[in-house]
Amino acid sequence: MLKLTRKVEYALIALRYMDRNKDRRCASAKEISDLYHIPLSLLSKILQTLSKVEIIQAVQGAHGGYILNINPEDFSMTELINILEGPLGIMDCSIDSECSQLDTCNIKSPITKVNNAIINVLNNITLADISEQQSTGLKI
Amino acid sequence: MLKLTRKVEYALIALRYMDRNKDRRCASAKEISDLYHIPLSLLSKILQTLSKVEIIQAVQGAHGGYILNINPEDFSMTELINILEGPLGIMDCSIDSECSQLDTCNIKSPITKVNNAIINVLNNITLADISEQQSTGLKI
DNA sequence: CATATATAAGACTAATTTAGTCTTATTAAG
DNA sequence: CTTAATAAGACTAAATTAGTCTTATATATG
Repeated sequence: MLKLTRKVEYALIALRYMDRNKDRRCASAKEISDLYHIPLSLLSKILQTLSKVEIIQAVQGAHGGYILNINPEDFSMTELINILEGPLGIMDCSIDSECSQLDTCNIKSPITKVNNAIINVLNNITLADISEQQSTGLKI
Repeated sequence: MLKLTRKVEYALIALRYMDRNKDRRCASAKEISDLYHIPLSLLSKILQTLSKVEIIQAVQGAHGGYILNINPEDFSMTELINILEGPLGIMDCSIDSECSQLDTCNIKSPITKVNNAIINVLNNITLADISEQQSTGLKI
């Protein structure tokens, strides 16, 4: 519970890699998949999604790959999550108002505040923050 | 993703109800289950768990039920989540260090900071906060 | 132009987690 | 003794997440 999905995790790993390698022409899905042990098909689909909304730019054909197309400082975790998983809500009623509780629920309003607080945290974390920091056992 | 489980949701509903009714002797699982349309067996198990760690106190036999056994101001969302779901981590590596990435992961350290920020939000939300606020369509 | 290496797209399956049910035992009030 | 509660745990169902497989298209390079 309250877990990020692998999709988001893999996207962060790939985006960080691209950011750190922006001097090079482009980074292929295969290259990232090999380096970080991510299933290629899965990573491909994630990168295709990011490419469709122009977070990264695809370069087709041999020697192709992807190039970062946003400023890391301006791209928040919330945006990434929205692109890959849809709107962020800690309970169903935080997103749509469908709820088996009908109108008996006694916690909707406080839960909404918790949800907003979490979204606020994620709004304030950008790809630059993810990219910047040193990780233990770092390869790139 | 990043969702609270029903267990936590039902626990909050029940705890809020008990808090708002602490003048009465005790509240039974059946009563809460009926009022909020929560499956009885499921709610029972949740309340048993909370009773084992003495967040609530069980009163057995006919006319039995549960009584709140903590000060709502001192009981945080983090504690509740820990009791019902175990330690809170937005990625597996936020909890234990088991990770298919081995030592190639490039985002562990920043993700840990995100995790801490979220835990911090939940630390600062107590049952009193949940209980206090008015909900729309409120019954009790 | 043939080949190798990329992305694009989507159907499909497997694995895991979450939600809910069912059964049996125990406790205490009336 | 009967009724209404909690206690405990095995079991099943549903939903979500993760991953695979297949086919098509694009392009650099020899």
